Amino acid sequence: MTTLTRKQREVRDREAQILEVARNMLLEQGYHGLSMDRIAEALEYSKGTMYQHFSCKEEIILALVNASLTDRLVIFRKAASYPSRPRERIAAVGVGVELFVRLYPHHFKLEQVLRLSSVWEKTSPERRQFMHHCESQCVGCVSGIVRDAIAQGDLTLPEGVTPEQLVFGLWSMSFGAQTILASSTSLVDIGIGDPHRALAQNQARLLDGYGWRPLSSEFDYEALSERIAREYFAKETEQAMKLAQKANRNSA
Amino acid sequence: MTTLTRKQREVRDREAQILEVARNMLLEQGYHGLSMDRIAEALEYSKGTMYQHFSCKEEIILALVNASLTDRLVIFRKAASYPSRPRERIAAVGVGVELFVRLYPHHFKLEQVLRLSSVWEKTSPERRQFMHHCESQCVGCVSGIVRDAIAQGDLTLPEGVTPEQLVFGLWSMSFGAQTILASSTSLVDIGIGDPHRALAQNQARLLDGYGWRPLSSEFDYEALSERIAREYFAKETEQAMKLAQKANRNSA
DNA sequence: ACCTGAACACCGTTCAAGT
DNA sequence: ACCTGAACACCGTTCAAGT
Repeated sequence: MTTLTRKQREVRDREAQILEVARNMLLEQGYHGLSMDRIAEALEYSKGTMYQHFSCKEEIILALVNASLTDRLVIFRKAASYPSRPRERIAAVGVGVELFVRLYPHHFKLEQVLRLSSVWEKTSPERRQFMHHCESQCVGCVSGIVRDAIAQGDLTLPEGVTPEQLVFGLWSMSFGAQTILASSTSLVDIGIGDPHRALAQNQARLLDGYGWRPLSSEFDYEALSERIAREYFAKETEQAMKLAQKANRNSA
Repeated sequence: MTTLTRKQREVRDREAQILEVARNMLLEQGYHGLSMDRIAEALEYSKGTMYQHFSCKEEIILALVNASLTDRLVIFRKAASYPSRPRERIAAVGVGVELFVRLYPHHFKLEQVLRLSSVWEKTSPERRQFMHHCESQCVGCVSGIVRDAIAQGDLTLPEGVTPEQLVFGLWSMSFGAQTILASSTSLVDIGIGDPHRALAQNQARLLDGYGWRPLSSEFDYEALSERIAREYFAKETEQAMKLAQKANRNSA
């Protein structure tokens, strides 16, 4: 009979179960702690059954990344729709990224693993394509804002510079900062007390460097970002707060 | 007697042999291709002997990172000593980083692996400290240039912004761009034809955003960077060219 | 048709036995 | 004192045998 109830559980989406267990394992024990053996054990499935859902371990990792990227795209689209001047919409994207990082603390760890060539090369073209789709949609969101700014006269790009290059600048800075932040090297040592704030300010200075108006000297983007988080992303901010409280309780 | 000649080889620094084999394995076959078994086999040592030099696999990775970071520090120091105005010295650091990436193509792959928490946590405090020393020296090189710029009046940082925060901006953008570049996701897809050039321009715009003079609109930093590579870093540039030719021959 | 778990080929790491 | 390789506990993956 215990077999029966277990079978009933199995019927309900097993794939989601596998992904959830895998996500928690990665979050709590890192890449080395994530193993097919232990996922199967935790879910009381045989190892063989895992391979009916995912052809290899790396596919699970990519599936998890795709799941969070899908949610990230929703956030990006909402941010890009913030009804204001283009540079304020970019600030909204920045707020969105920070919320995403706080809501999906496992995502950057997963992306680090996925970017190892030996992991990436084992993934299937189908899932890779889905990931590229999400990524190019996110880039498209932001480059769309850049184009709007140009159309409205807030920004004039120098000859030879494409909107995508500017997006690459924002992306690489954000990605680099988040990766440095997620990995163990302490930033406090070298004198960065509030890395999120430092990132936001550096991003703003990059846009200033391209002459995107209103410049950060003409407008208080820090206050705007706080307002966007509190009002426009109220639901997401509240969720992030709850998650932080739970994490605090666990560590205490 | 064959045993004797092998022993003679063993006497000469075995540690360096292990590191060289490991570096090539990682470069050619990725993280999954790097194993204690295969290093021992390639060098005709027993597995046990490996553990007299390195207490675990992760220590080899960190030792490799420390070796390339040591060389990177030499490049940073040379770049920071470029006899010119501070912003031109920053450009020299940019050239240095690009040369480093080309001369040590394995470094960013290694750093990606090392930043996985499950890898980092297994490393020894001694080697970690060495790595932190190299990193903070590199940061110190660049923040020293920032301070010189402030002292000479080329740059005025806004209140509450430290030189380290600016360095963090350059660092995160560079690190993010290199990591995105080193991993498989194609940048060409999203319209970045020459990522190194895009990075250099974005870095320049970040400095422009902080008002660091001469601005990129007032000075041709691209031409300067080419000259620095050709003249100031002549030896390193030549080495990088040779390496690129060898890589081309291997792939052809 | 689906699930199982033994089996295989590999890992990293240890350590008793050799020299 | 140093080196060896068998042994151990774990991997990811496969597949013949069951239901």
